[in-house]
Amino acid sequence: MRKLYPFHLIEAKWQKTWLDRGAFRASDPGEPGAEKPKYYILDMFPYPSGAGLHVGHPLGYTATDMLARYRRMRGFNVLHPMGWDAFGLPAEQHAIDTGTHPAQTTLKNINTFRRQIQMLGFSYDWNREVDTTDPQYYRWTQWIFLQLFKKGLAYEAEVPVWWCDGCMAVLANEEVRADGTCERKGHPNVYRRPLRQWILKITAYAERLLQDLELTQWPEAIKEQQRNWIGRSEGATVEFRIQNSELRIEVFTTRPDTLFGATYMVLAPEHPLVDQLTTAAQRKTVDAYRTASARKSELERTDLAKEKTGVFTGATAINPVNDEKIPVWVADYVMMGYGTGAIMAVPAHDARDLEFARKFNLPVRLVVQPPEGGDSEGFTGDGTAINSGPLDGLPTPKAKKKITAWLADRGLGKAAVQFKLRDWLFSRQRYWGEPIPIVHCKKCGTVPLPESELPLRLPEMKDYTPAGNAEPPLAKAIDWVNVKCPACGGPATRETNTMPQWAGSCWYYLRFIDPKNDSVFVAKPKEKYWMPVDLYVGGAEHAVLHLLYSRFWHKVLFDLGHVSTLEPFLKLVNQGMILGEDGQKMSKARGNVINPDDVVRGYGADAFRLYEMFLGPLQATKPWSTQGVEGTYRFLGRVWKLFVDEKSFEEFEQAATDGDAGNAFRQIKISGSIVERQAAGDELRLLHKTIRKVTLDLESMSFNTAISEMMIFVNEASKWESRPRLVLEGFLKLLSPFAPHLAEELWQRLNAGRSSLLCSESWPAYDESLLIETEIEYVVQINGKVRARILLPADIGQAELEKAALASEKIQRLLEGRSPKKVIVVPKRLVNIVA
RNA sequence: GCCGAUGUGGCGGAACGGUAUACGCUACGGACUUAAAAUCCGUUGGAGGGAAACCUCCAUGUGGGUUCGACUCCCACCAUCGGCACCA
Repeated sequence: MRKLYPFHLIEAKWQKTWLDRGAFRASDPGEPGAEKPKYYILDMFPYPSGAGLHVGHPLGYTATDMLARYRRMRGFNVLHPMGWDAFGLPAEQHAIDTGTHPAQTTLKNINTFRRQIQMLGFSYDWNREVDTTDPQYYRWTQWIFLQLFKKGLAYEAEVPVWWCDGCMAVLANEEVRADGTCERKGHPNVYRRPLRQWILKITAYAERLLQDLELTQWPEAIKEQQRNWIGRSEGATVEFRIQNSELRIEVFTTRPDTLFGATYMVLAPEHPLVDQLTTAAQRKTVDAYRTASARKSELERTDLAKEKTGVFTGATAINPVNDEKIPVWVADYVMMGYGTGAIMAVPAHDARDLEFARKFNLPVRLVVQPPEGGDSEGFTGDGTAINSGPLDGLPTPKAKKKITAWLADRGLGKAAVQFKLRDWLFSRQRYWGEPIPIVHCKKCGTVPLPESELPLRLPEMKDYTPAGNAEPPLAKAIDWVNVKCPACGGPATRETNTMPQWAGSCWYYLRFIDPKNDSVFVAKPKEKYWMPVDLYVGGAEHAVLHLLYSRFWHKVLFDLGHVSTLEPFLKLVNQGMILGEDGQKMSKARGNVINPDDVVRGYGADAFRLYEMFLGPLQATKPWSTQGVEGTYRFLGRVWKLFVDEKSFEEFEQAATDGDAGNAFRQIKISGSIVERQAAGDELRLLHKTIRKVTLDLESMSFNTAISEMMIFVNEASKWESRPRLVLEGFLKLLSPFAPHLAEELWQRLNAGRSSLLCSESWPAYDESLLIETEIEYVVQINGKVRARILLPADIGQAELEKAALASEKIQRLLEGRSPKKVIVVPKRLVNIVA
């Protein structure tokens, strides 16, 4: 197929030139260029999968590249790096299947990704590339782990963890889907089993992770998701005595004001007190129930459609507010993992308790009067306390306060805050992850590796299969496992768990600042200069986990004095998804995957970039259309035609088919229609209108409308018989962030011999005074409906405008002599006649 | 169930409370061509009227409201998508 312009030659040429000339190197403090204001613009770095890039990946990368190029032209010192989040299961799975070392697979995949990303002309500073699997990188991941450990934020515990039969590995809570399958591969058999695990105390930061969301400029939706995940609730803990026993049951409730309505209690099946409370008569029933629920998958336990189950323990508790005797039940609708694992049940004002009470015929006592009358039973909102002794008549918030104070005075309870957020299960029984730098010694216990021994490298292995008894593969590397205890020198063993994939991505944005430093993970002056990340762009699928984990690490590093900002990412934008042409999610199975290589081969990187952004708002999910790419490609073809002498281009094409492309390419001439002359008023107005729109749209990340405005410019300018050089030059600057290769090529040709790069030119300013039109088409409405359009001078006075509108022939006819009740005049726009 | 987002032509989408449908795609017509492709020019929300320039009415998920004027603001509802889900 004939190419509209020789993008293949142009793109290769400029990619090489930019790289050779270090056009996108960010200047560190002390270097020339660092006196400029800094701007740190970051993409979520990819996991380099074997499948290579698909068109969804570059969506965010294209947006950030356009902004990075724009910021540079605006005089910023821009840090725009790229790297690889390269630990992960697929490479390890591949190793198990084929014996290929995961590092080899990873290297190969990284090379593919890098090539594909580079062919799109992104302005990354490749000197700063990082790879989380590089020992020089994970050395510092391990170092940060040691800081967490020393601060008491990393601990070991024997905990029931999610075990996936398919992955032969433990999963984090967050990796188990609600339907009980694993998030990674969709394996069905995920169940709990107790195992020794490393856990990070993220809950210690729950409050700050919640509060400091206020410091960020993130989409409200993402903040809300994090808030929900952290799940802070205020309430009280209350202690219930057990009749004829010294035992106490502590519950957490957000509604202490309903204490008078508590008609029974429920313990989670795993609650430690169940054994001691259960009476001899009930023991058999209770034990059977507990065994049954232990076998249940979370899916079965949390299935809302399912009927509530439970059994009576035989024990009786005493309600501290009225000494009433209430039965204690065991039921699996109460979770051991939240609050105290025990509740007071107030069936009148809690849907779950009500359902349970109805099923087991437990009493329901109304203690809250809804504000607007209505059904009291099942009412869960705020109202007025009734049947509650001293609380009667108090509105819910006051009743909560009063009863909480009352309980606190008597030592029966106190105000409390609970979070849904759980501690972070940090170990994995896998090979391809960062080794946890810990040694287990019989004498000294858990001993951190001295920092001088980092990185603790992964041992070479032949067999990557997990032992299957939950022993990680590293346990098989006997020589590696057996070490001397760093503390006492006695025999000891290394930790064989590795870190989860999240670890490396928790802090990579800091390493980009100082990627080659081998004495510290990031030098303080550099960190202070570059942080925070000004703009972070990535997929919404990381709304909670990655963003929460890295915020957590960042805060720990802040507390230890290693970083200077409370939050890592100032502004966050989530790019949408690109669907296949059929409107379905792209997947191999559906066969609707678009490969960027094919698109670039057919239309060039510039058309690809432009199309990705022209498709619609960055945040939206939208379907791919190859015909749409042709649209932006044609646009670039028109730009080429605007600048280039057609005859010499045809000669080039002829020569290219004869095999002398290189020389003929150089012979392509600039169009004779481009002349050195003063621009006329309407030419200047068009240029400045375009500058204005493109500038404002880049600021608001409205790439699609910026591109549409440039299309309007080209459509107009193509009609000009002679084209003032300066106007076209101004346009090239605007085009530069969007279609950088073509713009750079035309820039060079427009001023033959010029050696400066367009991408380091300064962004053009627009002059408002040039935008003023002399004449405006005013709209005349009658009762809000457009009835006429009249052309009038732009500087017409309001009174004159009104007069002209009323005088217009058509309006006169439509008014039929009625006199207007009111006339609204909007300067420069319209006149609305109310008749 | 709860939280969040989104509903505008055949399609992707534009529109500070002020000319709805910019820009692009598709489709159709024309030019160029032996022909096709590519390219260029024109038409393209719907309905009706007119020989024509044009004119009239209806349309931004549905129903109300505020306003001289609503895609935009308010209330209720419907649909689709995403997230969470017995969190006491």
